[in-house]
Amino acid sequence: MGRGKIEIKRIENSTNRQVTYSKRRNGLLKKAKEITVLCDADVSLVIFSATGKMSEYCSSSTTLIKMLDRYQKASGNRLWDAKHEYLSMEVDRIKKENDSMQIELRHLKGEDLTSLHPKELIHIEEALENGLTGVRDKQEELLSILKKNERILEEENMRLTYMLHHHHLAIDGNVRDVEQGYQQKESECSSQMQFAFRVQPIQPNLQNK
Amino acid sequence: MGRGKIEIKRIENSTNRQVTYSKRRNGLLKKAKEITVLCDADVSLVIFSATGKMSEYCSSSTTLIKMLDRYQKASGNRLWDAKHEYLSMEVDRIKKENDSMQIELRHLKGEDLTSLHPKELIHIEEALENGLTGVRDKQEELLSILKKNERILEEENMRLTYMLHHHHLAIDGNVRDVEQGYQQKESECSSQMQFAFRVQPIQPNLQNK
DNA sequence: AGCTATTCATAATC
DNA sequence: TGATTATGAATAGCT
Repeated sequence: MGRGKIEIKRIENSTNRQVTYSKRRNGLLKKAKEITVLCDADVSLVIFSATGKMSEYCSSSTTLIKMLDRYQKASGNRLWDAKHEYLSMEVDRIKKENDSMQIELRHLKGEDLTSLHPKELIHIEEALENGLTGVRDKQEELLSILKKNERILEEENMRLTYMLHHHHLAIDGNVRDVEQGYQQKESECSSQMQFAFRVQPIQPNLQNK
Repeated sequence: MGRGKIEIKRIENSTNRQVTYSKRRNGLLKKAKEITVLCDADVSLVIFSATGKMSEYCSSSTTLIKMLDRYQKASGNRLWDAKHEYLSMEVDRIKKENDSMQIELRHLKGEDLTSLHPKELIHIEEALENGLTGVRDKQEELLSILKKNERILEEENMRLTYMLHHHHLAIDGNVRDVEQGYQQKESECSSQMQFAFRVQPIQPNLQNK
């Protein structure tokens, strides 16, 4: 029912797959509705796309809960217990994962080593050395940023001190003198300012985490 | 789609209704299967006929239970009792524990350090150093045990070689000669034994865990 | 999103 | 029931 016959197997082109999904999902939902109306049936339909998006339909005369109740009675499957079992297994599974990570952590912290083989010890040692290398690299990186910040602040400091010095001169000395010599002083200043300016690529890294 | 167009409303003739139900149910199940195969979708479909007969389909990659689990997460609806909520919370709790351990492990392995503060880095560094100390202590301990074993085995080796040597003498030579020359031969032997000792450091490491 | 050429599902009938 | 077939629906491939 289309321009060409298609085999019922996974559509490899993902765009086509998505489009076909969309169309067929609508078709499926429509047919589910139709059968409930035409034939007095009760239908519960839950669809997840490959991308995890859910669509659902449940006939108006019932609810999913009631459907599940009927399902349990009809099939004999105890969904309730099965659900319980599934969760229990999930807990077990994750706890195991937990335990193995806990052991690994202990080992990396130098604990509970007695039962280990020499090869395992070497493996752990290597992991620790690699970790240490990584951590120290990061520390050096941070340190260099801090040093850079320090240098910038010192230069800023110098500049401010210089400006303050000239302000003092302006206040203490003769105002006219200052006014007369302003051009000269400014040029004096600007040469030093340029220096400060050049060496001052302000880094907002101070807040860097 | 049939010999004539039909309105989508309840089919009054019960025979027709039953027949149509049967046909359309099959169609619905077929289309549900097709969309799962074609589009990588997960589908759960439960149908009750007007007479209460159940049909169901669930995509092969999943189970009704899992579908309902996903349904709950996607819809926010609570399908299960509080007694199961406990287990869900347990799963969540352990998953969180899992995640934090995973992060700790990554950090100890020198990964994902970018977001850390200097103090945290120092903390990790200390942990790694402690771990390294622990591991190396254990390695030294093992090494000394191995050396001790080696020494014991070498001594045993020496003893056996010595005995073997005398057996040969006893077999090849005159027994009396051997008895008479015992003192002298032993001292001769010991000088040879020292050689053997140097060139033959038997390693019992093979069986070591 | 729309538009058709096709294939498919199925209502009526046997 | 089950099979057949004419017909309307669904939809695959294109824009």
